[in-house]
Amino acid sequence: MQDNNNGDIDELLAKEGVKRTKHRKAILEILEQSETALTADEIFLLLKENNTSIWLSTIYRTLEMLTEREIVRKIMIMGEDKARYELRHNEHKHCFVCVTCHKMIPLADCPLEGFEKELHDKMDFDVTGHNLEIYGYCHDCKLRKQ
Amino acid sequence: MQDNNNGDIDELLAKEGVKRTKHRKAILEILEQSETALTADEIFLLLKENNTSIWLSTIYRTLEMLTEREIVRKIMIMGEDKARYELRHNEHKHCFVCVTCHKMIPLADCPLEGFEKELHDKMDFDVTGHNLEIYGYCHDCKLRKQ
DNA sequence: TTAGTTGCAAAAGCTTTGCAGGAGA
DNA sequence: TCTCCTGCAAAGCTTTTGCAACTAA
Repeated sequence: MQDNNNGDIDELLAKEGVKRTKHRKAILEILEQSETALTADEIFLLLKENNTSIWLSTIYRTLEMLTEREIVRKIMIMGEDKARYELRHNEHKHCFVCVTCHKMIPLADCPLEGFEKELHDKMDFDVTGHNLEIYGYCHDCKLRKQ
Repeated sequence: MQDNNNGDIDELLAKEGVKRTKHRKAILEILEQSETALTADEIFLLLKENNTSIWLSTIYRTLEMLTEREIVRKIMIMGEDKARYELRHNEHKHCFVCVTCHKMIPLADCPLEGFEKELHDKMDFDVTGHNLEIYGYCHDCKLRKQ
């Protein structure tokens, strides 16, 4: 854990005008360090590993607050029955989900910028975002399948 | 209801080797007639209006069966806590969802064909599908907002 | 006849809510 | 101090499951 992150997180919470509690910092740190979007339960287990005592309801309330403030993005993955949450970093990302092993692989580009502009011009929609998730067989599962 | 649809639905179920029950036909007809993806509950209410007596569990079981056979697509919409189902017609479609009035507007094109081919070539993924949903303010809500 | 479906009830699992006590500003 | 958060318990909702009765083939 770098002081850097802690500082950023403190600033972020202060800027939002909410209290800087240890739970909120812990949740944001977990999200900061994660490569992929996490479920509330996964965050719960990771915090437990860190010997942080917390309740799921607190995690849900925190994630809801962060989602409303657009600090976190809530997504749903094909075939899963629970929500995942990820930090809305500066960079905009999507992922590939393997239908067999459920691995989530981050993708480099977002192919939608031009398309959104087109929608704005042609349909007069004020686009604020999108959900995109590509699924199929990853390299490994593709080999195993054959 | 055209005989046409009934015939198609009968053929479809026969081809899949499942029993052609009145409930399955009714659910497929509802989906056929719907412009947008429906929740299990919405299907339930529509069937009730048609004086069809059915249980939600039957609807879920039918939708699951149809999803597995790739006749139906299961999607999740931003900010909703339940699944929606739509017929996988010949044409592949996406929709725009208004964050204010929750109207779902079908879009003409899918901007992802080239991107998926690229993923296949560069990352060696065997892409089988994707979820895409664009959200923002629709024309009407955009005016109201200003 | 018999295998596949459905009615019905109950449970499962994720998420939300209420309230009192506790911690940040 | 006072407002905002969290612990804890319980409920809410969608979805799944089990089993007996039923029905299409």
